Amino acid sequence: MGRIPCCEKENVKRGQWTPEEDNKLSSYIAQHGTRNWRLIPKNAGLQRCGKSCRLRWTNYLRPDLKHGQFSDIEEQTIVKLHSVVGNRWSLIAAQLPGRTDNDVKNHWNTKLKKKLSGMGIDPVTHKPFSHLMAEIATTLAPPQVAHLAEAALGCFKDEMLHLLTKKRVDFQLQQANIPPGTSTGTYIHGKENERDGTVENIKLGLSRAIQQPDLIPPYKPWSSADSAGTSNCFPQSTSGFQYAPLTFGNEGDGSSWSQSICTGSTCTAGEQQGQLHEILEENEEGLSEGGKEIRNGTSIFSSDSVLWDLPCDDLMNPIV
DNA sequence: AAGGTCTGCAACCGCTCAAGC
DNA sequence: GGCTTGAGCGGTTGCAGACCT
Repeated sequence: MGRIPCCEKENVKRGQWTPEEDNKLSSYIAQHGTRNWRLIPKNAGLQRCGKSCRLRWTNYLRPDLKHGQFSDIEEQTIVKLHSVVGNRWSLIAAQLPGRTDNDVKNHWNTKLKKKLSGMGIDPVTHKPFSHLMAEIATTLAPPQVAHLAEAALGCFKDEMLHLLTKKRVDFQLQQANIPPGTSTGTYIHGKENERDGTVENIKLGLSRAIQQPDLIPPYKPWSSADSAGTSNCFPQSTSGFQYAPLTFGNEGDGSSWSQSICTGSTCTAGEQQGQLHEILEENEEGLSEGGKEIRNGTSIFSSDSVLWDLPCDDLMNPIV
């Protein structure tokens, strides 16, 4: 037994909105407001589903919407909030004035996920891939560990190749005895023969990381102690395979990206994050009883809490 | 220049939840 | 308490333009 459709499927136009339709909807809402979306298309003279009208209005036509590129600050905010609340786009969008959940979701899926992957960070857990590998490795018996690098390569192949073929990489320069760090700005472009070598280097690096987890330094990717954006949270391989210092945005300028993105349970502000997770989990319990409170973004953060280095005072919609 | 592939965004779909009856 | 309806959410799809070969 499914729900009845929100509108007649016949006689309802779908697809891109025309400027004429936009005008009709905007002028109708300007006069009558947004009460009863089911009646709006009929009264506004539109052959559209009410739901479609609502989406068009909320995602595009609303006068308070901001169109165009996301700023560095906005991107930071998205990443930080995503690492706490996950794919709760409406909650994240509530902190970004003029941005919709759809905007945030699209930006995450098209840009930010790739940026994080390119930095060697798993966009789901917000931990470095190498860190995840080491965590998994410590839970496996030795015979299983032997196969982990191969499996990991399968899982993260795309991210690794993206990282190694499009972003700067030091290991080739190191093989040529050029000290790391002097290679800033050098990019290695993907060519098949280079990729083959890259894959082998990935395997080797992962294997070593897994077999010698103690080689992995305590993960403090963007701690204030080395906020110059040159921290290296990846395994120090003895094979010559080494990740370049990771920065993006304004390369190496100590931009907000390189300074303050804090990910995973081992971040320097992990305690605060843990508190936030606890608060979130408590509220998750309440969600089953309390309905949409969380979805509406009203109760996750305490007013005094700091979202890592993002003070709650900076949140556009402080969540009490 | 042409065809293929990739990317980013707008729109749609199906689901859940709350309110009203 | 159960059903219907409206609204909101996150995931997915489709398409146009950009880019690549």
